[in-house]
Amino acid sequence: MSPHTTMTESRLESELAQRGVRMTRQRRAILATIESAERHLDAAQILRRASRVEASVNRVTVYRTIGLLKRHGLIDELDLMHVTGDAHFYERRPEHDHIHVTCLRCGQVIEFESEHLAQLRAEVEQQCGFRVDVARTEIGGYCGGCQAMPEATAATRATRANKKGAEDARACGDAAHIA
Amino acid sequence: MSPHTTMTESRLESELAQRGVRMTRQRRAILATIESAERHLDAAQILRRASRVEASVNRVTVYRTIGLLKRHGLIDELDLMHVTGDAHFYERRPEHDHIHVTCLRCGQVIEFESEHLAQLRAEVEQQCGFRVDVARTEIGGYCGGCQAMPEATAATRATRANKKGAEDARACGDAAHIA
DNA sequence: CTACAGATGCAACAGAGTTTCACCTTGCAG
DNA sequence: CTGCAAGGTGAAACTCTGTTGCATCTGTAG
Repeated sequence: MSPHTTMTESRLESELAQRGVRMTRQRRAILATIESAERHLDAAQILRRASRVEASVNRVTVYRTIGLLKRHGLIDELDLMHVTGDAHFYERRPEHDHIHVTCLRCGQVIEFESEHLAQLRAEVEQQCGFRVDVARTEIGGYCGGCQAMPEATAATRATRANKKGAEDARACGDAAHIA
Repeated sequence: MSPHTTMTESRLESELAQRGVRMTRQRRAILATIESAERHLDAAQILRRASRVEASVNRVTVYRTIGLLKRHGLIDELDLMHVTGDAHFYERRPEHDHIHVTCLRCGQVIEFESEHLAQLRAEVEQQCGFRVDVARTEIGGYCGGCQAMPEATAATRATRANKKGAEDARACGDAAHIA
């Protein structure tokens, strides 16, 4: 660990070091941001947070570092049903596959684990002859709180509403994570 | 059916009529294009093909019609792992859920059905308290043909190569569809 | 046939992500 | 410890996908 930073060496950082990838102040800030996030961040949010630690971080470097981590299979890319726009969200690749269930009205995201995921992946490898690299299941629907609202119907839902909303998601009364 | 067109009324068209949605020449051309496609098309490809039938179709109308169909749950949106760029692809919503398995090297797409999909959906509805509207599983990996090539490894794969390639995908020796 | 709600085309816009290139830094060799 | 080359960075310009505002046109109910 460098003497001029107070950041602990993150797991992503040591994974990259193992692979002989050069480490920089900017990358360290970006990796730490992704790892310490309490929810899924998009590139702009990663930039904003990483800048607070290391002011010199640039938009372009965030994209390049995300690309690096994706190529090494260390993070996964999510759409979260594009409820809040066209950006992609990122998370450290977890030990066990899980899916993301997003409320199309309030934007709440739930992570959910199931045995069916591993079974599905195995089926694909066997029956399609593919070597599976990345598997992503996303579900869009309406959470308990939003089902109660009359306007939460398929033909009238407000996809892409709240596009410019605050960084923090609106809660719906439920806990944000299951499993 | 209008007397001045040789197009048969498509299923999407009658679905929209049932819902009281106004039908136009442009929409008819777009619907027919989506329904007759032998593979998944993105907005630009839909525009190109629809223009051959109805020259007045505009980019914006394609996007608006896609939005209309999505809101009514008549088509599904796919990323196909963004192998060829950032565009989205569309397909008529099928009777049975299926997943899309995309080769990260050659771009081949296989559709695959599995019982695990319905089971997963049921689990989510029960355990998350969500009303599920749309479920999407996408898998990226390497097909049989591309696994044989030495450069098809995770850290060196050419994601986004062939971005400006011809409209028709490169085959890999395998059939394009299973299930 | 008429009126009008709603659809269209065009142009301008917006957001996400990429590329180019001159400059800077890391990590290794000596 | 120092020099140096490979590789990373920032800034600006760019590409691509998709959206919006507005004037005009058209499908459909009456």
